[in-house]
Amino acid sequence: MSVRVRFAPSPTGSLHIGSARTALFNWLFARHHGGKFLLRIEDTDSLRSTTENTKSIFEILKWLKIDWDEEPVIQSNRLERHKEVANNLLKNGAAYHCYCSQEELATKKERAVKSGKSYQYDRTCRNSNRKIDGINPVIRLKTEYSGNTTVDDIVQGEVTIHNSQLDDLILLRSDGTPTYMLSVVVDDHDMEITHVIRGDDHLTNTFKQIQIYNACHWNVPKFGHIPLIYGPDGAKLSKRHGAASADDYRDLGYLPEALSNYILRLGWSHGDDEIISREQAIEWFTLENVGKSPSRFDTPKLRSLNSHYIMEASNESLLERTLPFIRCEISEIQRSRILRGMNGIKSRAKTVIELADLASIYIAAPSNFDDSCTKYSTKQHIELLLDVISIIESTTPLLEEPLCEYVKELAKKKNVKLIEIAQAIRGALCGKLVSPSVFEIIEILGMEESISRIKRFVDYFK
RNA sequence: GUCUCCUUCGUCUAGGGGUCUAGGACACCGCCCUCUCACGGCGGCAACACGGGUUCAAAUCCCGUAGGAGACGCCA
Repeated sequence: MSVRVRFAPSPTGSLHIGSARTALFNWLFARHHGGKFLLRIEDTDSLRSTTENTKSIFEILKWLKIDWDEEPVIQSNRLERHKEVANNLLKNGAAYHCYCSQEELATKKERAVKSGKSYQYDRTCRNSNRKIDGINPVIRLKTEYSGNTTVDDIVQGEVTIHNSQLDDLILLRSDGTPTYMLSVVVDDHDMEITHVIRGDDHLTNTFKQIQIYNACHWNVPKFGHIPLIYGPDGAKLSKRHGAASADDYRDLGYLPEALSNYILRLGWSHGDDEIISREQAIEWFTLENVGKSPSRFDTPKLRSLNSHYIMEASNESLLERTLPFIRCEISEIQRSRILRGMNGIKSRAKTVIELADLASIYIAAPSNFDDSCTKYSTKQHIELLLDVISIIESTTPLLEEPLCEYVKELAKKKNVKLIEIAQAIRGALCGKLVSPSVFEIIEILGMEESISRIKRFVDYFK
């Protein structure tokens, strides 16, 4: 039987980074086994689900290069099927109507908690077979309460619980809508899912779901529960930590290659390998290599990976990715300057935002000069800059190498260190003392623009 | 509270009884390169949660303890 897995997000927000990893693991598992990767949108919580969220989930998955086979299943379209299954269970005695009111149950629960006991539905209606007119009953499953249930989880290993831990879960609410527990089981069965790979917050749900599978006499799929991702402080990763969704990281200037490499290595490993291509990931991925312990999200490592993928990317593709982060319209000449300067800035940027920031030197003259520049604005520096202007004017073609040589000669002649001249030029060209090589910048900006920027600096500090 | 799971450098991890004076990566620190900052190169710091077993031998197996996490909804 060929592998069929699914990723089943609820469109109640943007895609959490942990969910993105679940999607990636499912996708890799499917591709590794030559199986199918399906999508199911669990939108039955109509209050919180939106089509915008669904759209953004599709988009971010595409951005991460996670593609799916077959049409996505929209869970809300399957209500009738879910009801049908619940009613069948009712008919053959595997489920029953429960008339207990929510108030009644809340009281019982409160009492249990107060006396320090764990709460479970007490099966009043199952035992009494009561029927109360004027109340819409829920449908509950008759769960097995003796013996054990064991899940042979691919990631977690064998996990066993006593059936006495389970209570008679609700299949259909009093308004006739199915619960999550029912819907997942029915959908996974109908979609012929062979392996359910999801976050380990679902591990205990699995035992309940197995009861539903058994009641329906359906085959139980294999399960793999992967650990969650936590923030640096060990708490569940959330907005509180700054960024928690894949969209957040995209907007922060991370490359999809870097993000997916990072989340792949979070909780999964292949020996000492760190940089892993998609092809290698598909070849190497197995659930057995997923660790059982939860892991913490570490932004510095993501940044390092991102810088690696920035270095690896072609200058053209980097330019395309940088453009959306540049606020203003840019001309053809600015565009070609950025492209020529890309080699110089890509090693200095860890995110695309930083790339855009560095690229600004090729877009416009500095709007102001950093305080640090004043150190290189003394009378002597100004004189040196005037000499540099002459050098620029007389260097044809205006190339980095000869320019550098001539300025070095100037430094020797004037008996100053090269750094004194270079930093003054840098301040003039960029408005700050950190940038790529100043001679490279001059070559790219050309004579006119370079001299104009230096003159502005000279005038400003004269 | 009940049930379930987890615990190797700060972080992600390698490790399947002897090859572990515990390896790699990120971060951090030093040095080199150097027109600044990066990149790159070289080097350094740094961990088997604790306590008992089993064994000739334990990071590796077993049992406790402590700490952490998750689940206990007419949410998904």
